[in-house]
Amino acid sequence: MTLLEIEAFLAVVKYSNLSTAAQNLFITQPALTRRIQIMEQELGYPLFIRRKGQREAQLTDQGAEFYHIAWKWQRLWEETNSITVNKSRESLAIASVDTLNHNLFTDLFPEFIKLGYLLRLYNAFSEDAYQYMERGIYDLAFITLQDYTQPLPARTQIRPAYAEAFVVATYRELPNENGFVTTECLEEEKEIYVAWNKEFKAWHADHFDEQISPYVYLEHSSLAAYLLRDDYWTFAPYTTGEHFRRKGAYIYELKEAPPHQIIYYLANGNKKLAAIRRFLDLLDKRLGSMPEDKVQSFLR
Amino acid sequence: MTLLEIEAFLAVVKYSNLSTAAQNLFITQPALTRRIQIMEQELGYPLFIRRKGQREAQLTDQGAEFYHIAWKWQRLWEETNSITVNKSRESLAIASVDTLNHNLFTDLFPEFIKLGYLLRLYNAFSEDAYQYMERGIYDLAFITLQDYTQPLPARTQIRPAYAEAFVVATYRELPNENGFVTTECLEEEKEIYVAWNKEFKAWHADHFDEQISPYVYLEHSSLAAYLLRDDYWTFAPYTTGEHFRRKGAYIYELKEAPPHQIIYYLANGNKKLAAIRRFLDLLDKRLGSMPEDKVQSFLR
DNA sequence: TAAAAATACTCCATAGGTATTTTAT
DNA sequence: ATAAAATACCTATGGAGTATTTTTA
Repeated sequence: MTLLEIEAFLAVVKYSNLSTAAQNLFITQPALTRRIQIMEQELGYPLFIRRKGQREAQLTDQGAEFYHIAWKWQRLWEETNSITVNKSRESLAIASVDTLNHNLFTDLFPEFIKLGYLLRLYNAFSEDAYQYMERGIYDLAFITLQDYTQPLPARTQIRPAYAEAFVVATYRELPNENGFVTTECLEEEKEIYVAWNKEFKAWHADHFDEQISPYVYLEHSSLAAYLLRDDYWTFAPYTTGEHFRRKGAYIYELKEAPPHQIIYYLANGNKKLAAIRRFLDLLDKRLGSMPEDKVQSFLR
Repeated sequence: MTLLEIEAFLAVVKYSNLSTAAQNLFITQPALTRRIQIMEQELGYPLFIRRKGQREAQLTDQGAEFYHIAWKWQRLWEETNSITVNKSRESLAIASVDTLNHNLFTDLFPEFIKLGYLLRLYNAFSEDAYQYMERGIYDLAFITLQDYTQPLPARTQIRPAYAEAFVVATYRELPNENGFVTTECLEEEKEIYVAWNKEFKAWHADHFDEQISPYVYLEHSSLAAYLLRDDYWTFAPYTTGEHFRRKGAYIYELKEAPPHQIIYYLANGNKKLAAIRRFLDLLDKRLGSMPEDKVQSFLR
């Protein structure tokens, strides 16, 4: 399937007629006939009902289905041509555990631009990040450690980036003492449970009744922001909690809190060293501006 | 961009090496080199950093961006190959105003299958339906008339299909008398306003205070189902209301109700006459089983 | 009889193969 | 010295053009 073929197909649909479609494509009628014939061969089904002498070419059922696909091809072409990475700036492709971490990184965007770099942010789950790093698709990735062990990559290095405390986030005010709540006043049926990492999972199993199930169980945190409303509540790492707070949520601390979450970073030892160092320095500075009991940076 | 090129690119990413990638693609190394060179020419930017003698080909920034596009190409290819319209059954492609009407039509699915036909349902807004009908992408379309006038199509015929009353739908019980409510007990700030058709819009302007704005204003009804919850309420045509009722909503009638909504259908006069007639007969039968004061069919 | 699609045939551009060269490790 | 990418050159195929035929409205 080529762009020329897709355009040919759409033109024939538009004019219901090979000859006029050919004129508008600036090719001859026999050439268009062949293009369509070849497409039909490749696809394995007829696209148009047409015959010598017949005034109008009619879409077949399969052709009508293919019409919707043809539009997708055109849109993908446009997207393909829209890639023009700014060549004047060196760019850094960063993958993070999930959408929520992006809040922290997008804050660094303007400062990073000032240094003459470009930031490209992607989503990737921890389990995918390794091989993507190895293949050079990302320059830097931020991950958490999950249950399953992963084969250690050849060139990619893994190092701790920062640790952060867990807080409780909800849009309803809770009975609290100087911002502290106890696990007793957290209704388990109203919890948005996110499996943040293996330590969190173990802590949660210890401190909550496993008989009562949470409102929803999420393997990844990306949906939590959409589900958190009314009197539902969730545990969230401090930086994520700050994001909820900006949108009007209440943030509480716990006396007997879950163990801090450690975020690790993956970097390729011999690519874009300067840019990676500069980004990590910026991140370190930003983390340093946060309360010490909530966030500790390991990046210095 | 061809499938061969996309596969070539992904293989080189995978093996970080043209020679081994070429082996796995069952082509020679010079052939692969040329493929990549041509891709780079077409795209206008380099995909890999590679040189004579260098052991590993490295993705460029643009190449890393293109990687994500390449996956989309592959998925689209899979989708393209998955089209295999059942050739043993004649199929009917039906477009309806919006997702909600599909509830009515999907009910007819099993019966239509029994008659030996296949149903393909699409979404299309009234304004698009005409030209799609003309081009044979749909065999039948159900629309409402909106404000704007549309050029009358050459071969496509437009006829009234059925009329249906409006009801009030909400997930909270309202003070009512035998299922009837008055406009006074409908809080306007809690309305999910849908611009169903021009008559509805005029009626709504007459019966509600234009100073108070509804909770949300929708040009099309597709989102109404997601927004309707808690103590929000909406006007909905009877068949749509029935759908809400099945999901636990309360349905009320109005003494001074909006004018019935008329659904029209578009059909091409000389294509699939028998199948269209059979579908309309089934629809007519189904509409006939509904309360006469709520739904009138014009299909007999 | 007019107009539309298919067919026949020719030509050239392009993609792939083999053999060879160049270069980094 | 080895292995990897690029280059040179040849060949075959496929896509486009012109001229012509067939068929329907």
